[in-house]
Amino acid sequence: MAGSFFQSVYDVVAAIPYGKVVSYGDIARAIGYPRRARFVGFAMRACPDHLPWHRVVMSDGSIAGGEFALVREMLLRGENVPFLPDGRVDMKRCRAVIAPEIVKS
DNA sequence: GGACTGACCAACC
DNA sequence: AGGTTGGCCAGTC
Repeated sequence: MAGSFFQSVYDVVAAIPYGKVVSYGDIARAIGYPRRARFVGFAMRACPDHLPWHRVVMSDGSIAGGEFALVREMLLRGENVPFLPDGRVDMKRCRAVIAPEIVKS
């Protein structure tokens, strides 16, 4: 279903487990679009639903979203997500593995 | 209806 | 090792 690129993104984001995070590029690649990382963020900016968009960070662990970045960091800390002294998310330990069944063609 | 923009990422210099 | 550019597509003006 969901023939839209956005829909696939929402589906994956909504499936991110508690205490885990994924990067924009990871989602894009997981759904079969290696270069569409920009639109993954674009979909988040639209803030369509009550998705755990705070679990979506950059590939290096940095949090994007401008002013909302601080809010997202707090939410992640509230989910026991380990942070690095640099103020970035420790993706080394929190990188969620996206299952193929989550991505419904 | 056309053009610009945009929560990014990876490659290239 | 760090900075800049290209690329991609949907939404907004």
